[in-house]
This record gives sequence, structure tokens and C-alpha cells, in this order.
Amino acid sequence: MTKPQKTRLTRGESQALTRTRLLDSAARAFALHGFAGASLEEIAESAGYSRGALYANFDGKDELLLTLVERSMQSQAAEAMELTSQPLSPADAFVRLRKSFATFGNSDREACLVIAEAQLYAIRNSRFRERLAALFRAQHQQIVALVTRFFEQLPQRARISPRQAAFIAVASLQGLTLRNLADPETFSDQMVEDALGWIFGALTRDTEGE
Amino acid sequence: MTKPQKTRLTRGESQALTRTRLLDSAARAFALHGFAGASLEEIAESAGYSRGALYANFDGKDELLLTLVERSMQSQAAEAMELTSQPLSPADAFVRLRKSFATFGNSDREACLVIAEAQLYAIRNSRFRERLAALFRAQHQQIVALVTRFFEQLPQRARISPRQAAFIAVASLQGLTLRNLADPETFSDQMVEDALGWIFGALTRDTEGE
DNA sequence: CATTTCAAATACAATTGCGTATCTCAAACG
DNA sequence: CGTTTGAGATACGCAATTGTATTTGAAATG
Repeated sequence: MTKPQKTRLTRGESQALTRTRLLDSAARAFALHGFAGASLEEIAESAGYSRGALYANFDGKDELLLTLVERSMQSQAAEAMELTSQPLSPADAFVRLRKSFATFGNSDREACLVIAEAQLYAIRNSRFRERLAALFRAQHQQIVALVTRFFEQLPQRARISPRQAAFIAVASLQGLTLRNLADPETFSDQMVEDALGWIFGALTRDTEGE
Repeated sequence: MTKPQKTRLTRGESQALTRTRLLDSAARAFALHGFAGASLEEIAESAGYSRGALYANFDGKDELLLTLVERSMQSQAAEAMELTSQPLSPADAFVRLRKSFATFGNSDREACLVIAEAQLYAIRNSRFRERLAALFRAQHQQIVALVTRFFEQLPQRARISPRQAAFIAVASLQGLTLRNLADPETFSDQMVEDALGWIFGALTRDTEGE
């Protein structure tokens, strides 16, 4: 064992810990009460701290939300990278890619809601919008790269650009997921999965092969 | 002239007027500050009334939002009905249908945002969710009917069910529009239009004709 | 024209959340 | 081991909303 028990925490470690705890708590609160509806008090207390800890670690609610979105995107990117890192067999890659996308929406309901909250907030706050847009662009680039690589595996050249394909896939997935969350009875998980499957199928089917 | 000038308003007329004024104001406020962020005070004052008028006409914020969504959907339905009422020539119908859908997202930015707010709120409030879901189901039925009629015009039978097609079209449109609003630089109006065009194309192209 | 009714205004009481300013105590440091 | 530092707690004042309770004035009514 290199580092068995850590009873004493260094300052940096301690602070990093409280940051993650606060972020986790914030994610839960934002998903539960919405961005505007969540109080800093509740976030801090639910994480086991006081509001002072929040102000010591983040400049305010906006900063908190933005950091949260960034963290989500990073973990999603890591997951995606894991897929593309392996030598992707043309047929298998498709299944994985689709599954990976499905994961985005379903697995992390919290992250999905947080991102939606951030989007709506960004629409009405130009300063926040700029900052969120930067994150979105980075994510978009990564997905475009992924799709590009995938398209190169196809027997015929795709008729749609990777940019458009990425846009359609990601945006549609979000729309489908939102409706599913808002009315699971009518828009069941199965319907979302089928819809996602159809979209991916249509995207890859749409080649120059006439 | 049957009714030239109405200086004196009957009670019912007057109340109906204030109701619509309050609803208009609420739509603006919700789009501008979000559902949670908008204050009843501002809504009422911006409409030229006091908070008392709000409480006299609606049971509360929830009621206000729900009524707003219902109104939006009704006007959208009316618009859609106008399309389908005319004897739709197979080719022309497609263009119109697509245009009608594009209108949903772009023309009424306010309505789009209000519905998104309602969805997010519904996700965290089970009582509200039930009520909103009822509205969504009604809307979905109408769109399914529209798509069904349209599919019957196609030369070959569509491989996808009208339900799925309607789900995909509406949900995707919402996702595309949200991203467009949140980052118009990266996801331009043109991209949304192209994406929507591609989706509609793929939906109608996906027939049993092999 | 007197009376009733009710939409809308006003007044009131209470809660909640935010940001800052100050304090505290343990970890870093010499 | 005494001193410094800064993460986090506590305290304070301020502002914004909400729901209700009460009042008012103009339509409706006879």
C-alpha cells in the first residue's frame, strides 16, 4: 500500500474535497429545485458546510453552475474518448457510439437537467451565455471529430457533414430526453431508444450510394 | 358597422381583457426571467395591474404557466389545422408541414421558452407534471393525426410509425431550437433549418420501397 | 335610484435568500 | 513552538416575494 490511511489532510486536499462535495450538492439541488429555485443555503448545508464555504470556493451561483457543466462535459468527454481510443471495428463502433449517446441522456439524469437549466439561463443572460457557449463549442468539436472518424469507416461517403450530424444527434437526443422526463408515460424510455436508433440509422444510411 | 365603438365594457369583457393582458405579460416575464425568476409583482405591474388582479384571475403561478402553455398550444393547433384543412397536394403538403414546424420554434421565441420552462418545472413537480402531460398528450394526438394523413400521401408505406415520427420531429425540433437560442453563433438559424430539413427528408425517405 | 356584487387595489405580516464583514481555528512555516 | 495564513463559520443588514385580509368603486340588478 502506497498511501493506506489519510487521517490528516493537506490544505489543498481538504479544499478540493469540499469543492467536489459542494458541486455534488449543487448538482442535486439544481436538478431538484431548478437553478433559480435552489438556495445557496440549502446547497451548502446539504453538503455539510455553511454558506461561507460556498463564497470561499465560488464567486457565486453562476460560477457554481458553470463549473458544474464543465465537470459534466469533461466526464462525458472522458467516456467518449474511452470509446474512440480502442481500435474501433466499423460495425461495433456504431453500436457503441449509439449506446454512448443514449448514456448521455439516461444514465445521468442529474447532469442532463443541470445542462438544460444552464441552457435556459444562458438564453436570458448574455454574459453567462458567452461562457457556456465556449464549453458547448469545445464539446461540439470533440463530437464532430468523433463523428468524422466514424464516417470514414462507412463503405460510402456520408451525404451529411459531420458538423450537421453531430448537431442533429446531440440536439435531438436532448429534445427526446426532455420530453421523456416531462412525460414518461407518453414518451417511454423505449420510445426514446427507438427514436435514437432511428436517427442514428438514418444518419449512417444517408450515403452517396444512391 | 355592427359594433363601432365600445367605450363601456361589460364585466365579462373587461375581465377577459385583463386575463389576456396578464397572460401576455406573464409570457414575457417568464421568457425574460424564467418561471422561478419572474415575480408576480412584475407580471402584474407590467400588464398595468396590481398583484390583486393576478390572484383574482389565477390560483397562482402554476395556474398562470399552465394556462399560458395551453393557450400557446391552442394557437399552434389552429395554425396546423389551417394547413391540413386545405386540400393538401402531396408535394406541397411536405413543404408546408416542414415550414409549419419551423415556425413552431422560430416565430414564437416566447412560446418556445415558456414551454421549455414548463417542461423543466414539470420534471420536478409531480402535480404540475400530470397536468402538463395532459396538454402534451392532446397536442401529440393532433400531430400524430397530421402525420398519419401525410404518410398516406406517400407513394410507399412509411417504415416508421406516425407516433414515432411525430415524437422525433417535435422533440428534435425543440432540441435544435434550444441549442440555437443558447448559442446562435455556433448553431445558426441556417443549421437549424438544414437539420430540420434533413430530418423531414429522412422521415419521408424511409419507406418500404427498399 | 338604491342595492348588491365582485374585479381589482391596497395594506399587512411573515418568510426567505443574498452579499458582506468579521471571527476562528487548524495547517503551513520558519 | 510561536507566528502567519486562509478555509470555512457566524453574524448582520438589506431587499425581494408571497399569500391573505380588507377595502373600494364601478357594473349589474330590480
